[in-house]
Amino acid sequence: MPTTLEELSRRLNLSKTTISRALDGYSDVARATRERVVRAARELGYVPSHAARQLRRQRSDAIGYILPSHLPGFSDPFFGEFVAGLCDEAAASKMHLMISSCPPGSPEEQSLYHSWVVSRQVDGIVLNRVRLQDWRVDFLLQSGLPFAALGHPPGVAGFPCVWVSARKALAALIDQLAAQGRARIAYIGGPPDLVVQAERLNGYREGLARAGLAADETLVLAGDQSEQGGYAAAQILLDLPQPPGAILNFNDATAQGVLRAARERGLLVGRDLAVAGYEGTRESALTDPPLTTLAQPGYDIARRLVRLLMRRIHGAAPEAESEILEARLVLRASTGA
Amino acid sequence: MPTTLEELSRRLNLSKTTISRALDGYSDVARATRERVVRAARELGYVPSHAARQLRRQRSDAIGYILPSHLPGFSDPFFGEFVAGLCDEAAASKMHLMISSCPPGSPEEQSLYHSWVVSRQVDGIVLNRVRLQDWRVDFLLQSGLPFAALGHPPGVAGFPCVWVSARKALAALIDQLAAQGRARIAYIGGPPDLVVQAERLNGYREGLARAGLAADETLVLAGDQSEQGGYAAAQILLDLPQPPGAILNFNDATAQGVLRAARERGLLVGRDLAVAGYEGTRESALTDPPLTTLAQPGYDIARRLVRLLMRRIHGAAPEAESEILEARLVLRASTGA
DNA sequence: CTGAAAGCGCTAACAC
DNA sequence: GTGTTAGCGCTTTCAG
Repeated sequence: MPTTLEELSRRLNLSKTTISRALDGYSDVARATRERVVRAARELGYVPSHAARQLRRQRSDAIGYILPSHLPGFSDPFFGEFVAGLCDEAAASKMHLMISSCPPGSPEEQSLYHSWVVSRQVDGIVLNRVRLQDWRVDFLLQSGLPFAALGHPPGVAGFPCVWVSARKALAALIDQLAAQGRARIAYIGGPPDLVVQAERLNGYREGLARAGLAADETLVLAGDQSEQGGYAAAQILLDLPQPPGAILNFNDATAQGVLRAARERGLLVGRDLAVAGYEGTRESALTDPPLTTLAQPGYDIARRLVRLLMRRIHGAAPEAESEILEARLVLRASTGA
Repeated sequence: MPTTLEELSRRLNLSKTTISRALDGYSDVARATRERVVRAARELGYVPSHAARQLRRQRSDAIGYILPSHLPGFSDPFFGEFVAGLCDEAAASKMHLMISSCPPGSPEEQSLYHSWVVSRQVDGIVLNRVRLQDWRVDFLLQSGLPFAALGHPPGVAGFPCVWVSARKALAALIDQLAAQGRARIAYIGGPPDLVVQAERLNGYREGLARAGLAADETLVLAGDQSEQGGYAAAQILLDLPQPPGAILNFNDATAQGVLRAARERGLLVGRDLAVAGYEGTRESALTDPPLTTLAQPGYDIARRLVRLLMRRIHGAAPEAESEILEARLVLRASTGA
């Protein structure tokens, strides 16, 4: 049985009140008393009951993150970095981190968010992969629970965001491909309901326009952020009467699928075909050939999200205070670097 | 403000007791009453307060995992898979998952485990990277909190384990390397305090003996499970007057460092030098050349650990009930497949 | 500076 | 079948 305040109180002949205040560092406790209390607490290994404290204070000192997992076993390499960042920053903020997983848009997702919110199991939530019509955002806004989101444009929203802009990097990449004489540049996107998918697609179109290249809608396909999806889409593109000279992708996994399709056809990637990914996970440096990618640092982003969230939890202004990062263009051999 | 039992009770003119029991599915509640209660609860979006329930029932319905992170930002690809497995299986068991991170062996680690245990914030803990002298094991055993461990030999211990044996796979690999005429086989290990490091090193030595190869202690080096550590150790090995013809490694990251060192020297891996990793993460298939590895499925292992832990939490016998898996030898070009 | 008392929201004995 | 009662362990007025 863990030591309770009650027990300390008997041992020290002090009221629970005094002990509680001594341990919480209130100033209205005699120096000597405080020291006595602190020592006894340490000796008995006293740690306040999380549940009791939570019940009384009506907060949990925990933040939550629900991983959108498309399949059980789904493990995006970005996720590892992201969670590591959440862990480290939560620990630095002396918060607990609760994690769960469920398929995006599923009924489980609804009940999970709902129960976390109304049972006040977490003081705030980190959201990522925000969708165009995302009930989670409406629900959280209306519930009043603090949250911070990755993959939602900052501004009007009323909640803090981290937003990674790919415009500049995409434009630079497309310019470079155009300079190599590649006029037909394809794009294999992600799930169409993701906000970032729309953003990246726009970046792609803008980049083409800026570079004076014609937009050809047959060169725009939807992937599913998996290697398999990239492979399947690449087959279609490479079977075209006029196949593209470059394929941009929603993420690195998709690009890996493209590499496989190209390899199977004996195409030399970097020369016959340029391929680029997005994310910049460790894997992107390992592919054959190494993958040009638009890097977005998952670990760092996660830490920023937690910091923004913490400010909100501690009552920061309701105006959204957001951070905008630029995706960093990493040129490697897959685009003929 | 979330709805409370009190409120439901007033609305329905029923006691809190009855409502509580109706919702928890006790049998001694009239059918009609139950339906009335359930409907009202749904309409008002009632969810029991986690804190209150936890305080009263003296359990948290949560399991914990503390990631041993050597550096902030540390992100092992194995970790992503592992956490995804913990998430999915915890969700399937209707448990919450609490995650934190801290450097192994640090004072923070002690206070973190201590506070989780005595404040009963979690009903059980998943442990990995068990060390030879691991105070966590002693502490948890003595505290009586259920836990399950990866990387500890099962048996006498008194707690459930998942243990991945590398003996057979290592022996098979060494036989094959020997058959290629590679007599000098090196091993770059992991942190010497890890139980699995000792196991893998033994497997290596046994494999050499079985294959009739001489053991040469100058060929055994310590890495630190990082790419950099592998690179540094490989430099030493390749500078030897009689450099090895094969280098086995503690994990895939270490092996990646070896590949880099070999590449820099113009060695053709697979022919001039055989290299093998351990873990079998996605990355191992992407290296140049693709890495022969001893695969240990992180996602699956994590799910097993949670299942073992759940049985223990639900009062399974104190005798350890463990699972032993075999690492699977995945032959790829880095050993000349 | 310290203590008494109330109560956070729930569950589990124990009556009726 | 249902209600009454008594806490779980803590923090927080409010008095002294």
